[in-house]
Amino acid sequence: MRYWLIKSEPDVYGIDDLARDSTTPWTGVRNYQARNFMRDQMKPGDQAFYYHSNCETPGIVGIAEVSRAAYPDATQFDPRSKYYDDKSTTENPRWLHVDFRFVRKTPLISLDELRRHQPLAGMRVLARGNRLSITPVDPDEWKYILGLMKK
DNA sequence: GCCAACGTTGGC
DNA sequence: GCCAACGTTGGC
Repeated sequence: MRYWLIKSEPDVYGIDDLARDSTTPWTGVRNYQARNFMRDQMKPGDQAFYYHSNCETPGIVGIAEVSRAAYPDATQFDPRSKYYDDKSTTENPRWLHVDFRFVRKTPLISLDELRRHQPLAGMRVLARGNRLSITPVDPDEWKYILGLMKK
């Protein structure tokens, strides 16, 4: 089982939206690295920190888990979708995604706070200029952050 | 709203 | 296959 961090803008689809919907298809990912993580590594049961980006206080706000392994993203075939990709075909779909299930909300662990902890210094999401919307989290980092949430 | 950092595109 | 131009991300 693996651990992840997934970013989402609360104005677009935040943790409360996931809590309301219970599960959601993680569509619209148009970055090859992020797609490859979903396609090649994510398995049902994998756990993910839910991270709010592009907002007043960016940071981790909850936990989700993979509820379905990767399958083709329907939005790439819809000409009216902003995620439409005219180079993708149903025979050979370019974009895949998993489904996520809501697990729970957590106390906010802000980006600022994450940066303050030496054991988390290697986290991909903290790397300078990082823009990847899906990044792996080490088990040790996962445990450490869970510990921060209990304080 | 600014802008640095980064990924992608496309001309050559 | 290089790389300049462009578009997007996301913290601030």
